Amino acid sequence: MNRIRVLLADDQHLVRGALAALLSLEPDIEVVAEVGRGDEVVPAALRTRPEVAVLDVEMPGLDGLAAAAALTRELPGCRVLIVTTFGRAGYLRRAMEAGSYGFLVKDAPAERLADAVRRVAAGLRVVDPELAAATLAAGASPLTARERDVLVAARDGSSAAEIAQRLFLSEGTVRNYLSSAISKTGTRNRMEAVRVAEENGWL
Amino acid sequence: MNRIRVLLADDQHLVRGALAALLSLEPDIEVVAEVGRGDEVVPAALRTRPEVAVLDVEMPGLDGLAAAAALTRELPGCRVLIVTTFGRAGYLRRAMEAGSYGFLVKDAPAERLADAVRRVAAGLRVVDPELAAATLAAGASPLTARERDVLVAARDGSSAAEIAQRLFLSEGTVRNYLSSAISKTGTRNRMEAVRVAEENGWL
DNA sequence: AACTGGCCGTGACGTCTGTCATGACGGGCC
DNA sequence: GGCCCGTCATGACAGACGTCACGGCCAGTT
Repeated sequence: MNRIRVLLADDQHLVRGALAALLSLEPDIEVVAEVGRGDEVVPAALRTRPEVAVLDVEMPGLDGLAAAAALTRELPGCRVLIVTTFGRAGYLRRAMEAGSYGFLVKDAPAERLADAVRRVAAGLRVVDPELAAATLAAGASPLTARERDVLVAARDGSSAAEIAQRLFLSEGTVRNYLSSAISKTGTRNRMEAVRVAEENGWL
Repeated sequence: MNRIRVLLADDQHLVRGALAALLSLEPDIEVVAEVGRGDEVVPAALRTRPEVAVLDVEMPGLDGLAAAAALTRELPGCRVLIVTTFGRAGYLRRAMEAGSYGFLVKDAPAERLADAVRRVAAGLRVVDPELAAATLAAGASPLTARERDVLVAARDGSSAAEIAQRLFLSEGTVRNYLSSAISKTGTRNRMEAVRVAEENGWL
């Protein structure tokens, strides 16, 4: 019986190695590649031809969701399992839109990882049911593209004037977008709006 | 030869299990306890008598640094190795003040973990030299206790009035503390001040 | 005893923020 | 063709924010 070939992507070297050790304990699983950046996923996959790619969301270069989209486009035979620290509703949504087969939160029991890999390899979907419910409840992002841009630019504490300069907008326009983002997130200032939007994976 | 007894604490179950798998690959290391909360560290250690405790910083109940302090007080024979996602200067400082023997960042190479455990077990100190330099450069927190409190309260986007109410202060006093925290962090508003203080581990 | 530094407060000042009304332009939709 | 919606802008306003000067209180130095 052939072992399941797995590619592993996580920016934290220690965690990546540990996950590899965990998966390698399983007799029917083989880790054929390990990468630490999102933009290394596709090249490594083309080289090693894994059946399953286990991707973290937070990675330098390219995030795991974008890497998932690129991978399913370039190598449709390889199925994606997203593994992430944050059970954010928007992440799951984007992961599914990117053609992923599974979505696992990092505080799931350790035994579940190998299980998830097997199911994904078999073409089954793996999703934490609780998280799926939260995603449906949260719905899609209510923000427009520009409102999102402005919130992203506001994340580091920039003033409206600085954001305006960076996005080539007038200061008043920036304030307008911030205002509508604040009302859509049901918050009372930009700081809360950024926090809520981040927690929902809207940024 | 006796194997090194290790206690493992990390709130992310999957990561914890993976680290356990990684350490268990070493013939001279034995994981005798796994916990997911900071306040479970001491009880588990008293039960299982490990020689080394590998603690994550971010944990519910009690953070890893506080757990380290409690552990070295209750069970001085057990040495602490802090393992964390964030290489923040203030973390290292607090870890050392709590009596830890080692400090490892999670994107260190996987091989280094077992090595660090062995060194710590032998009574040697293990610190990323680059991080140590950054800590010395950054120095101790310039914030007073109250400035810190106010910044913590401001983290979620609360207004000055709300912070004042929560901390039983006048609104003007809150603005004064925020102002001095802003000037000490070299920033230009509370949002940047919170960000900088967080990055340096001052909160 | 004088000094320093943290804590807490007040009042005043100018600037930044958040909101609202209003308008122009373009693209999609029935 | 109208209609809605997203984009971009302006002007005005109240309220929040950040700064400064100033005071009183207490604990610990020197």
